[in-house]
Amino acid sequence: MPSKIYLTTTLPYVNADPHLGFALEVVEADILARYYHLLGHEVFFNTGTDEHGAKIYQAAIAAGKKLQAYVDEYASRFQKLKTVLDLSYDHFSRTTDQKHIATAQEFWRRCQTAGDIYKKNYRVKYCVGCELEKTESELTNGRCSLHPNKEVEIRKEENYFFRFSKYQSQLLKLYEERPDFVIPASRLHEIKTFVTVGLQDFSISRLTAKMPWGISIPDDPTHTMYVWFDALVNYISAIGWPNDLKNFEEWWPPARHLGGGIQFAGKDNLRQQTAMWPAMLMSANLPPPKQIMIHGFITSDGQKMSKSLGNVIDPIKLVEEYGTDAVRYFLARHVQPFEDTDVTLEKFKEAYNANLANGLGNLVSRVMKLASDYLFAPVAMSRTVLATGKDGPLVSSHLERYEFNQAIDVIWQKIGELDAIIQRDEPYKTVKTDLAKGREQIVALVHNLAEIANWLIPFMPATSVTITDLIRQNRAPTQPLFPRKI
RNA sequence: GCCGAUGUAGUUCAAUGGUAGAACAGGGGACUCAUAAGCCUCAAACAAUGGUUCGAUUCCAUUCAUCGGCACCA
Repeated sequence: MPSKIYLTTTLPYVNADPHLGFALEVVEADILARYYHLLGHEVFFNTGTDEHGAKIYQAAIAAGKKLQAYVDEYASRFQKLKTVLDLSYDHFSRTTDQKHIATAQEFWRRCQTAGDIYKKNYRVKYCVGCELEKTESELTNGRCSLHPNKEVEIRKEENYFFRFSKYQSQLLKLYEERPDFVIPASRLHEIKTFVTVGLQDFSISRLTAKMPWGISIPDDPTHTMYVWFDALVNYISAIGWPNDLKNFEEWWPPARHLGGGIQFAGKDNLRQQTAMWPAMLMSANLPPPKQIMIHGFITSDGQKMSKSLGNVIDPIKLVEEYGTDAVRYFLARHVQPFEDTDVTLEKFKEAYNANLANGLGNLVSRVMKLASDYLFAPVAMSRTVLATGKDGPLVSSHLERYEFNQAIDVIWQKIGELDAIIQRDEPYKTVKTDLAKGREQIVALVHNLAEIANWLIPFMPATSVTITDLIRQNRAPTQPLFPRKI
């Protein structure tokens, strides 16, 4: 039965170019969006950019650029991913949009009305050497690592706080009632433990005098909304809250229907996505998300990618060299959905040659060469839903559990089987002794290839179309689909 | 330090209380429709110790190793 499915990624912070980790998240969400769409569901897929906050403010000033111009430029780099990665999202949220700003302020008012926002002195750790505030995790032995000879000062500042602690038992109840609220289960366990231990209210504003780049607090221009509070609200502003409640409730139905959207996020976002945000929604008297998929990180040569280490893999450059579908393929199949995965250019090339050039690409060439040489007319095919054949349901069940790698494994197993069948039946010999029988064998191969093309729709949409077109025109590719890389 | 996880062939993964499966990489072979691709075949692994058991890679404990989280970092 068709229904409405809302998917959203996190909004990446625009203080750097898009990195491979975000490409992973958005491609995973896209695969699922395309999959559900294929099944006949109505899908709304949201992504966007998070454009407020101190780091962006400082980076823009350092670059000598106007704030809005600076974020516009970065936002456009992220928007390019739509073409680069062939994304099917329906909405691109920018947290500097007027609509989003108004929504964040309205959300703040709701929490305030609920009595969950209050002012409190906040103690800031400040390194005089850097002239910057420091977080606990930035300090080593209580001192700034850059200025270990200087004492870290404690400065007090009045901020607004959100009454996170009030929602401890409600959150625990939510986790208890919905064991699939967070995927994978180990992450649910992690957040459950965190919440059980006890929650501290968190600050949700900064002094405008120090940090003017953000959304103003309603009725108090001396404070700016802390980026967290602002950015998370985009998940519901994208689907119409609060101005178009009818639309909103269609995509984010009341709690009795098991909640709203499906959110994708990295493991660094666990707390914000699975505890803080649901608590904020509870405060505003809105249902929690339906499900949150927490993916791992992509490392390179065993380490976090960083510019200083020189091990950054740029998804855009990767696409330039290998093509969109090759990158989508790699992210779907060779990255563990829930754990960290080490990715190097060598591994990428290895997977590309073994599975796309020698595997899928070569299979298309050999089957379609036989077909175009020995068949009079194209083999009829329809772009049926992928839940056909005995393996279709297998692909589906893996996908619905976010096991992208296992879903796509099923397709590659089929590719291997077809290669083996060609070797076994030798249709290229059969046609010379028994043309009718040889043609039958070739028609069967084309049917199987068509099935593979159908399964590829969510993962490699353009490749799927290419194969389908070749079948419909009964011709072999003039250029290899995936040229082998030396 | 606390909490959590992981440790299986060169590499990346899988399964299982009773002869450890696969893929990629590597060796060998027969073929030719195909992108020097494909097919067949060979070699190759349960971190260590102890316990429970008729029997453990699988359960338990300890050790070692690796990784992640530990609050305002978006």
